Amino acid sequence: MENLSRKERDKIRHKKEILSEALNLFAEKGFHSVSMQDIAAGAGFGVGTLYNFFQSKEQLFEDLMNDCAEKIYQVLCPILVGDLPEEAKLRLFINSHKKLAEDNIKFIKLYVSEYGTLTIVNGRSQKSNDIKAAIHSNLLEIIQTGISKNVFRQVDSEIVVLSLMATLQAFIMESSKVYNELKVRNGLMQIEQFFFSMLLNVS
Amino acid sequence: MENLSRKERDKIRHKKEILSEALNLFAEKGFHSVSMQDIAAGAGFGVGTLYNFFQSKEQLFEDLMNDCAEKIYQVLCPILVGDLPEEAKLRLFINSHKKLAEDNIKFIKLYVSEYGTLTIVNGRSQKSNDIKAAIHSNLLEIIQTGISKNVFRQVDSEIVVLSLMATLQAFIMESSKVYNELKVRNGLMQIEQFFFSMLLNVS
DNA sequence: ACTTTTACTGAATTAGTATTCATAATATGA
DNA sequence: TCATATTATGAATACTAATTCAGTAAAAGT
Repeated sequence: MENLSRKERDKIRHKKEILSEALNLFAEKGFHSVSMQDIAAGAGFGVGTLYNFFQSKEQLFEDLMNDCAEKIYQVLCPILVGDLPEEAKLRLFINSHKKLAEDNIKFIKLYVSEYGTLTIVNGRSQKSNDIKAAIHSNLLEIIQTGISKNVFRQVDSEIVVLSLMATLQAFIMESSKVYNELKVRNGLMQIEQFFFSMLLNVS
Repeated sequence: MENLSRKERDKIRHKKEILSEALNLFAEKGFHSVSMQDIAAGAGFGVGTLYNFFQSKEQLFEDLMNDCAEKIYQVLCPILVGDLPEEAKLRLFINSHKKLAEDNIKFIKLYVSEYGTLTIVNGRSQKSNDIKAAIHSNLLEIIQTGISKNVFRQVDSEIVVLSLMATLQAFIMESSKVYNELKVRNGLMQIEQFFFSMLLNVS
């Protein structure tokens, strides 16, 4: 990172500026209502410059999605693959969505508005799809392990994972309309409580 | 209905044919990847004809959404406003999604792909938004009444409704990829069981 | 039969915007 | 300082697709 020339660092910064402006505009208006002219003007570059960084508008969009998906992955995956007990992992997973909601509202808006849902694998961006699939399969394994260890009840793990992901997504979408820290923390607590009341074995 | 001239009935049929083809194409490719030419060709009319029925492509799309939303409303709302006990209403509501999945896969695909989610009020079509809001508020009331009657536990009703709607939506989306009657019935049963294990007071 | 009305048609118009590319500005290193 | 390389520019181009409209066809009325 530090052994790059000023020029190279500038280039990276410029690319980031363009992506950042693109995210703002796409999240606000959607892919098709934002022109390359809009992005260029917003970022303070000429249109031609965008094409020095991205092959096409489509490519720019995909790079943006990959970027954002990567950030989300960095938050969620370490939790799921760590070696905490299943119950703790799941609680942490749910509550880490507070950080996601804070940092990635724009991306989440964009993602859901362009792709429909975070729970289904069907987007344009390969990386996003991979990440969703990874989270899905990690969650599934956690639930199944929990069941086999008798920490969790005998539930249909597929449905639980589907429901949890869908609920968190809908909640974050809802929160992203008007962000309110207290409400988010509280809502996630309710979601946690709610899922565990269903999952936990009465001991 | 029956006291219309042949011509009038033809016109209505033609409109339906156009909407039906539009639904097929939009569901498959999304709004922006389908041209009026495509729809016209698919329905066997000239492009100009579409403009005798619809003011614009945007208007055609909205009419289509309203149409479909109305159908869904006709399935779900009678259940929620009937005078069954809360528990029965909720069980019926969940399981009636089987019929929805069967009849409206294309619409649901389209709707979710264009609007992001069924749980959030934010679409282009006023009617769809009204319907979602109506379902949401009916569900909310059912849960709250159930709680006050001590049939349901003290839960956060907002979160339960959010989660239920999100779960059902995600499940139907998932099912719409490859429809399988048994899987749908089974999944809905799991969802029912899952939500009631959380909701019902141990009596 | 013929006049009028209604419905359909699709080539032509129009509008918007993604992309290109010749040129200008700037940075680098000799 | 100057030659070279890199990066930025935005008017011009090319393309896509929504919309129009003058003309055709069919049906209804007389």
